[in-house]
Amino acid sequence: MTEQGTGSSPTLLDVAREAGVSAATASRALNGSTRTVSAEKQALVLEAAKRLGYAPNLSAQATARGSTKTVALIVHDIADPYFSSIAAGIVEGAEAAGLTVTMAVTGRSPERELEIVSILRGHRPHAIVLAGSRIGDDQETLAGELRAYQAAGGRVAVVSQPGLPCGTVTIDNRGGAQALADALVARGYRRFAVLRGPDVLHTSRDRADGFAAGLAHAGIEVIDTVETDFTEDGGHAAMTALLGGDDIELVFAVNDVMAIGAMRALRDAGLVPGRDLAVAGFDDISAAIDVTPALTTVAVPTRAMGLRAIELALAGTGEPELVRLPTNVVLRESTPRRG
Amino acid sequence: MTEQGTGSSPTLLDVAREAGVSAATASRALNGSTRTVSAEKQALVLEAAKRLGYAPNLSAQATARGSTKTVALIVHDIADPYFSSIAAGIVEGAEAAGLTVTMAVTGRSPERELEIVSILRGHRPHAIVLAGSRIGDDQETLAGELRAYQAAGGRVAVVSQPGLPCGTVTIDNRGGAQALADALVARGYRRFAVLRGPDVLHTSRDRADGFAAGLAHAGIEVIDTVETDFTEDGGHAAMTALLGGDDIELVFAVNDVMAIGAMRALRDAGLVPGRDLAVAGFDDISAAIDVTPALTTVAVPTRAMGLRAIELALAGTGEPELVRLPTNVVLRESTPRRG
DNA sequence: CCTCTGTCGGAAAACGTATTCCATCACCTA
DNA sequence: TAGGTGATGGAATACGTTTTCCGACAGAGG
Repeated sequence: MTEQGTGSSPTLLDVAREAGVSAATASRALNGSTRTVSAEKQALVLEAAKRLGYAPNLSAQATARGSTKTVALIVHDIADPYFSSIAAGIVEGAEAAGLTVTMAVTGRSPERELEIVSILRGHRPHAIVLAGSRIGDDQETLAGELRAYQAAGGRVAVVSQPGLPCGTVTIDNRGGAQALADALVARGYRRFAVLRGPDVLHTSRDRADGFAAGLAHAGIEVIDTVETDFTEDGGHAAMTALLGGDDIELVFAVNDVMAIGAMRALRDAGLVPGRDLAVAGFDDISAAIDVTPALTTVAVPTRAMGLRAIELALAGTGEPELVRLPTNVVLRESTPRRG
Repeated sequence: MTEQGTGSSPTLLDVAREAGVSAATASRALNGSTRTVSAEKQALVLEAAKRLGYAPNLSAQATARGSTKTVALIVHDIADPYFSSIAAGIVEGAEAAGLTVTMAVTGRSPERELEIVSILRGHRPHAIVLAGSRIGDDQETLAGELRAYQAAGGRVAVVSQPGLPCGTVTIDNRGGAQALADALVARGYRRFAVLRGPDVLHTSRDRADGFAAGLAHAGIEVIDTVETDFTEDGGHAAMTALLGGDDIELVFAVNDVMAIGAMRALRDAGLVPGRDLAVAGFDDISAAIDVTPALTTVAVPTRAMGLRAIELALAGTGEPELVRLPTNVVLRESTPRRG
C-alpha cells in the first residue's frame, strides 16, 4: 500500500503505467472480458492495482458500459418495520447478485414519489423496485414514467401495488382481511370498528374493504370507521377518538403498527386490551408477538416479498407478471374467544 | 411527452438539437452554472427537455464533475429497528441536502464490512456513513481504508464507533449502562445477570462493562453472563439457557431487541416478566413501550444520531470530532420497585 | 518459403456530461 | 470612430472507463 500524495484516487491509467502496459490491457486484466490476456501481464496488472490501492471508478465504468450495477429501492418510510423488512429482503437479493442498493423514501407523498422516480431514472439503475402502495388517481403518470424507463432498458418490480406495467409481488389484502373477519366472527365477535389509513393507499382500502366483505357474509356491518395516519401515533389518536363513541367489541386496524398504537391508547385510558376491547391488526411485524396481549393479525411474508420482488425485476421479462404470496391469519390473545 | 422509439434515454445532445442550441448551452441552461444564458434560449432548452422526458445521466455527470451526489450508508442489519431508525435520520438529512443514499448491509461481519467500504470507494460517494460498532482487532485496516478515501477528498462520519479518523457521533454507552445500574440498585435489586452480544462489538462490551461498573459502586457483582447473538432470537435462546441456573432477580440485556426476546422466553417458560424476573434493555426502540410489562431501558436518540452524523460528514472538516449525544434511563414496569 | 489462422497488445474512439477556451457581437467611453 | 469591455454562444477537450479496430507476431499447413 504505497500511499500516494496526489490527493486523488489512482486511475486505471496509473495502474497501467505502474504495470508497464496499456490502459486497454489493464482493463482487460482486471475484469476479464471476452478477450484473453497473458497470465504474465495479468499478474503484473493485478499486483500493480493492489499496490496502488486501486478502486475502479464506478461512475466512469457506468458511462462507458451504459449500465450500472445498482438497484434503486423506493419505500414510504424506512423506519417502519414493514418496509425495513421488505428492504432487508431486497438488499439480500441484490447483494447476492452483486448489485448495490440505493434507497429513497417518499414519506408517503405521491408527488415526492414521482419526483424520486424521475431523479432515480437519472442514475440509470439496473432495476427499480417500488415498495408500498400508492394513490390510485395519479397512477397513469407513474405508469408513464416507468414505461419510459423500461423503454430505455430498465427493469421494474413493484411490491403490493397491482396495476402497474411491470412485475408485481403482492399479497391478497382483501382475502386476508376477509379470512380474519371470518375467524373473528367465529370467535363470537359481532360489533366491530375499523381504523383505516388514508384512503389513497390501496393497501389500506383493500384491507378495510375485505374486512367489511367478510363481515357481510355473516350479515354484520362495521359500526364505526376512523381514517388516520398509517403510523403508531395515528392508531393512538384514532383509538382515543373512538373511545367516547359507540359500544364496540373489537377494533381492526389495517396494519399492526396502528393496532399497537391503539392498544397503547387503551392502556392510557385505563382499559385492558383483549379483555375490555379486542384488537386485531395486519402484517404480523415482529413486535406483534411481543406486545401483551399478543396481537391477532394476518401474517405477511415481508422479507420474502422483497426477495421475490428483486428476483422478478432481475429476471426482467418485463411482463406484468403478478406473484401473489399467501397470508395467514394468526389468532392470539388480543382477541380471546368470546361468550 | 413525445415517446421516442429509439429504446434508449434521450441525451443532452438530443435536447440541444431539439432546442436548436449547442450541447454546452443546453448544459448551462439546465443546471445554471457560473455562466449566464439568455432567457430565451434557456426557455427553449427547458421546454425541449420536458418534451423529451430528459433525465440527465448522473453517472456521466459524476465522471465529468469528478464528484457524485450520493451518500453511502453502511449498516449491520436494516431490519433491526435500531439501525432502520438511524437510517431514517440519515436519509432525511441527505435528502435535505439534495443527496441520494445508497445502502449496504454487513450482516455484522467485519470482513464483509471492509469489502463493502472498498467497493463503495469505487462509487466515489460524497460521503460515507458507517453505522454500528465493529470489531476492535481489525480497526487499523478499516482506518487505513477510510484514510485513503479521505485523502481522495471523501468525507466520512461514523456512528457509535469512536477511535476512527473521522467525525463520530456516539452515545455514552458505558455511562448510560452505569446510570441504569445505579437506578436498578436504588430500586432494590441485588442479584443480576447480563445478556451480552458478541464480544467483538464495542457497543455490547461498553454497555456490559458500564453496567458492571455501576454495580461495583454498590459492591455488587454480576452473577451470570451469557454471550449470544445481538438479535431477538439470541435473547430468547440466552434467557432460556439462563433459566436453569442461579437464582437471579433481574436480567440486563445489552439491547432492547434481545431483552424483548428474553421476555418472550420467560413467558414461554410460564413466568411473568417483571413479576417473576425483572428485565431491562438498552436503546428504547419503539417496541419497548408496547410490550407488557413496558420495558425499562436507556433511551438513545437514534434518529437524531443519524441526522447528526450526516451533518457531521457534510460539514467535512475531516477532524475526528466527537459528538456525544445524551442518553436517558427510562424506568418502566418491567423492573418494579422491589421489597 | 509463403500464406493463412489465431492470439495478444496497444492506439483510438466511444459513453454523456461539464468546462475551458475562443469568437462574436453589442455597447460604452474617449 | 477606434478601442475596450462585458455578455453570450459554440467548438473542443477533459473525465475514467470499455470496446472496437488494427497491427504484430507465432505457429501450422501447403
